[in-house]
Amino acid sequence: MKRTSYLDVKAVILGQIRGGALRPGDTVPGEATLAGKFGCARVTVNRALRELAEAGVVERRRRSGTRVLAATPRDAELEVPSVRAEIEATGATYRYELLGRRIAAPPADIRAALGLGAGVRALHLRCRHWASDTAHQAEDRWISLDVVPAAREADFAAIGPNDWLIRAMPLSRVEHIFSAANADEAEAALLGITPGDAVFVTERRTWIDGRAITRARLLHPGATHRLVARTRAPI
Amino acid sequence: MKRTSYLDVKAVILGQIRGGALRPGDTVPGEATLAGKFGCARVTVNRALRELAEAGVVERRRRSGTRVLAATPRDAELEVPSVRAEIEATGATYRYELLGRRIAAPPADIRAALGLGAGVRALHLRCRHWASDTAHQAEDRWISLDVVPAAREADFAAIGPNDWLIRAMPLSRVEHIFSAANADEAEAALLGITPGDAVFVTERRTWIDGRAITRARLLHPGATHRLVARTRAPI
DNA sequence: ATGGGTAATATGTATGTACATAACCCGTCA
DNA sequence: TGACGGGTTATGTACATACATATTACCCAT
Repeated sequence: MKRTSYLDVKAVILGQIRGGALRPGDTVPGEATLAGKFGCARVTVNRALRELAEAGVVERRRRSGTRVLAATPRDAELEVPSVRAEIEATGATYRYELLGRRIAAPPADIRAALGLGAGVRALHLRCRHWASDTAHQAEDRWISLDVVPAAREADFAAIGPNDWLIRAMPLSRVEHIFSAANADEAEAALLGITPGDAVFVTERRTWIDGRAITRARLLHPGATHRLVARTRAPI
Repeated sequence: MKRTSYLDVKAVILGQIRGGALRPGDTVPGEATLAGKFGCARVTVNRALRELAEAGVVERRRRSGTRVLAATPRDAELEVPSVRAEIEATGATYRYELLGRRIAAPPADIRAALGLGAGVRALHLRCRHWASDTAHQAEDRWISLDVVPAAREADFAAIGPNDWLIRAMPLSRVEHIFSAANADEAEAALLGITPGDAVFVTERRTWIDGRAITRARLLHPGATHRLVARTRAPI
């Protein structure tokens, strides 16, 4: 006699939701009831429902029970590949170029983004990433030397700031903001496109333990760049 | 005597990774060992490590054990708000407009995207979404009538196709592809911008049970549109 | 009626035990 | 040499039980 897995329970409940037997707003039977129906332990049902809740399919509240949520595919998973991986995945050769390095007082918007006081200096890097011999990304980055003093000594001609930071700072929180813009003269020159051409803009901020590490503005030629996100599978 | 929670275990392991005691590539002690150290049951450690694996912090393999992954913030969570929610969040008034509706044989790229055979007809909708009196999104959508025959009868003048589909088809899989482009004449007219202005493009495909339901191309004026993604917090 | 205290209830989690399963090790046999 | 097959080991999961906790319902006193 095969024992019922939490996956079985999950699949049945999901099937009932997909099939219309359980509609958004409906209350799913209690754990004890389901355990009886499936002939399994309550903990097994608990895990099934807990995972459905994590996937955003149902909502659970103590004492009230479990309810089916509206089918809003509101959360998608976004793969954020490193530039290098993204380029090498296409078969092109990755090359990195440091265009500028200075320590200076950042402008107000950067100060705000990094939570720096007035007059505090930070590391400013400008780089370019090549896919074979076409420019793939122009990078304009500020790094807070308060949080990452080691960045002052790092050799950013040899290694890209993103790769360096990943190695230096484990497990941080990241925010990405994506938008579209028209390239200005300087940006077009960097990317080898015509001024006015559409560029795909990524603004990325990174924190560790609540302290902002870095803020990068990444430009990609709009004609080629694609960003893909998918909903997490509920099962 | 408080019993040790799986959250305690999770927090300690995470702390060791953040603090550098456990570095990427290192092997985390086995469940049994940790259970001994923490004075708790192995199942408790199991849940802690399982959730760290789901968060992408560690990698687990039978027989080999648990290893710390490189701190690649490769997965971010993307909130995909409905157009209406997105607009109303800014305080603007949402208005929806149906510009065109026809049933026709879709072009080859749409046929491929929806997995339709040659000659199969589908529903083609063109719509516009307003934030107060500025155009916020132009929508060009194809819906497979094979998969959603009810769409033939739906009144898309009264309700937007996305809202209608969410109500009609629960729990589907969604793919988003984002890019930047220059608006052509027609697109600029729809969005009330100048031809050549950057637009933020979302291409969205939706499936149910592996069958493609719909494919939409959504255009937003690049000057204003922002898309935000954040990494999931590991704890 | 009303506010507050209390019991009832569904979910949340810890434990000890048992068995399942994947993957690697290593010895055997062709 | 190499294919095959058991033994070993760490993770994966099921179960019965017990207790924890949030939240609602209800009752009682004012």
